[in-house]
Amino acid sequence: MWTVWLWAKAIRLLVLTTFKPHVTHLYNQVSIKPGQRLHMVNQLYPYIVKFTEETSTPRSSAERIKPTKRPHEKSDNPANISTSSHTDHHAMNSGSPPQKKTQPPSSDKSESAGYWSQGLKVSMQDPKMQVYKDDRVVVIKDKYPKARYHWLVLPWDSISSLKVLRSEHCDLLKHMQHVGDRMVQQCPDAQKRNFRLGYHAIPSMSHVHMHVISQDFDSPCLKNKKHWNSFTTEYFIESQDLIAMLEADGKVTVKESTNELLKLPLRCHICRKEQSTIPKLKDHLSIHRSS
DNA sequence: GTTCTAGAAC
DNA sequence: GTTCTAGAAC
Repeated sequence: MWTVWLWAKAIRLLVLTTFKPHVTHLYNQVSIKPGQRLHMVNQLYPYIVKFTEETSTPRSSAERIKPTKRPHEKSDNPANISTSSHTDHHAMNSGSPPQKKTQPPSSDKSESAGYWSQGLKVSMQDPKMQVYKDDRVVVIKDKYPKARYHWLVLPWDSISSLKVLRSEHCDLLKHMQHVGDRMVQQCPDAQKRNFRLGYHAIPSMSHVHMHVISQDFDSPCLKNKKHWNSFTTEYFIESQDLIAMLEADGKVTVKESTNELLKLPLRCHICRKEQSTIPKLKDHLSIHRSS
């Protein structure tokens, strides 16, 4: 027997206006047996659907419901119960804007924290996301491109991070770079556009991935200092440098101060002129594009 | 990785 | 008043 929890904003409104605002009422519970189908027919509101397998000793309501709160929501106000819907950041079509999707929230906090960081593993397996694949690697469009052209090259092999890379991975990394170069070559305006191929020193997303990114940085998804500095400081490790490091040392080492690079002042990657804000930086970049 | 928003900066 | 960022939550 499986238990399904449905959570919708509509229910919250009903609860807050009709009942005592107790979190238990935020959920509709449906029990289904193996083989039964669950049809979601109300598409008016974002739902969170949670599946739990029933055990012989069902947990109490208090145990199974753990309300979460957003930074702006005060825990001492019973009306401030989270209604945020979850977004699957990476399981999507590469060409269309992100859409709200249902996502099973975990009952375990440590498990749910970082769920998003596994998004690439989902995206790389999605045929709609794949723009190239062979027996060793797959290429997908970055879901939130930071430039006109921004692809990710990922190995099929599960390699969690740069930390686990060893000399034996060099061939694979060279192949990833080769595939990245081919992506650039097939780009219609590759001639007039600079590209860089490389890795974030401390990536947020799990599963090693190489960025192939045009250097125009002309994208609405580039929004903050962290975005900018992750591609324009030493936080971005060129593919060839990474391979050279691996061949020389047998492993990849990242300085302890690397995270500080993300806090550096905004500096144009072309003329090195410092800019005070992201909007001013973007205006400045447009000058380079037109010249 | 993104979203959201309080509060800093202007 | 508006713009923009930093940091927490996810």
